[in-house]
Amino acid sequence: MNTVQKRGDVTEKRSKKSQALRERLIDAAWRRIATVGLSGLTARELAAEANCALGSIYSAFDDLDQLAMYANLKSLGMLERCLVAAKTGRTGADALRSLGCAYARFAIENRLAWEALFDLRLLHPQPASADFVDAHSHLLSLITDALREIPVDTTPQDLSARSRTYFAAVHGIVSISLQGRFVGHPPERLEAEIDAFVTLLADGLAAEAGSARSPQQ
Amino acid sequence: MNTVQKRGDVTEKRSKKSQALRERLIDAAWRRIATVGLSGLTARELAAEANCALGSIYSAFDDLDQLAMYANLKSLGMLERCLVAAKTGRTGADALRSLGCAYARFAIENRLAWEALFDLRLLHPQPASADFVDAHSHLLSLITDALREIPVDTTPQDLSARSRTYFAAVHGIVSISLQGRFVGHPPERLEAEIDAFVTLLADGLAAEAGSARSPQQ
DNA sequence: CAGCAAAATTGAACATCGTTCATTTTTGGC
DNA sequence: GCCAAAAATGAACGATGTTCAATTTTGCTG
Repeated sequence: MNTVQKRGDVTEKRSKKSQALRERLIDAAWRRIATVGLSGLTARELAAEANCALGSIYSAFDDLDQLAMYANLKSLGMLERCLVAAKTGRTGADALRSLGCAYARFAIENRLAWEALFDLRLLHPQPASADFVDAHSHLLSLITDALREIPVDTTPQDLSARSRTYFAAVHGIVSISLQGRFVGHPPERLEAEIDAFVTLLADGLAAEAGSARSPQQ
Repeated sequence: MNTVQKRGDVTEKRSKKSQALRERLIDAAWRRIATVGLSGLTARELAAEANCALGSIYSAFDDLDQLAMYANLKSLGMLERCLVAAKTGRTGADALRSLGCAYARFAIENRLAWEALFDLRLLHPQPASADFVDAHSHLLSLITDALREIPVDTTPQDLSARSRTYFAAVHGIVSISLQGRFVGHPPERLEAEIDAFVTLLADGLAAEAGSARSPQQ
């Protein structure tokens, strides 16, 4: 820690190049995940696609899992843009329906990248997984905002819990359908199924709030 | 195909031994999955646990994936017994709630075996994956039966589709919570969260059926 | 019981994987 | 142009799933 900075801004130009390598690797990793799936993300093919040596991957990232996580972060950003677009101009139950269908559409249109979001298991939970949770929290706030407009009679922390529940429920429907390991819905029926499901949820919530305001028993 | 059966029942005693090996391997595979997870199912450690040679695995099964699938089939049988027990003596919404909570409990208590049910990706979709779908279909019939008792006004094929949707929704809530990659519920809140969710669903369905029978608008 | 062909078992060997690290090449201020 | 520090390189390592030639076991036969 004593002789580190004896030269001025040596690190500046260097870090630009190394940052460029990092981005090149993340992009290459994302492309491979999106085209051949997470299991197709091999170190040697990745190095070829990013035009770097095998060992350079490990000077830019701790391991392939960390790199895959950054690629997933990119997918999560794409998902967020889709969901934000689906919500603009809509409120309440209408917004919830649109969000659910947009999620299903994103999963279908970006199948492999979407699958990788849930297939990746990190051996050593990484520092950047905090970014991952942050990104997901932002998605959840889209749901929370829509729920507030229903309006449902719950405390703020209940609202947050319900947002997580409804996101997870829609995700489960999409997941079981697309993974094809269990008995799910055919992809072409998925959006309609989710639309009906979210409608049922929203109606149930509205009825709950209504009966709470006017309990006629 | 001409000289195959020139001896009487040679295959009988032989097939008994080979069947015993298959069962020994499936049991050993299940134990390893249940204790160290699907990724801990390695050929060499499996051979050690089953007291057989490395190559014997491949005379009993096509590959490790097929073996893991039979271990998963065993887990699915355990899950089915849990769910059947949870449903006995209950009907309608009460049965649905009990099923959902039992599913969450099974996932928590058999975490690694339950995760393996969804983590396994088959390279070559196997013949026995039909058994897998059959087992899942039987689980779904538990839900369908409960739904019929609500009663909800839908056609039989709609009832089947709704069963799949509700199973997938509950699975999603459990999955997101336990995998811990996204923002889910803490395990100790999971059952309560699912109970409330299933109640909401059942109430929504009952309201739907009620308003259909007496449309006072 | 001995003979023997077929079946089952074995584990060394192979290809491929993620990862490491000694060596080489590049970099940028003096 | 020099040179120390940084970056890039790819051969090598250990572990993986899978194969297969060699060996052992099996169970009927004369």
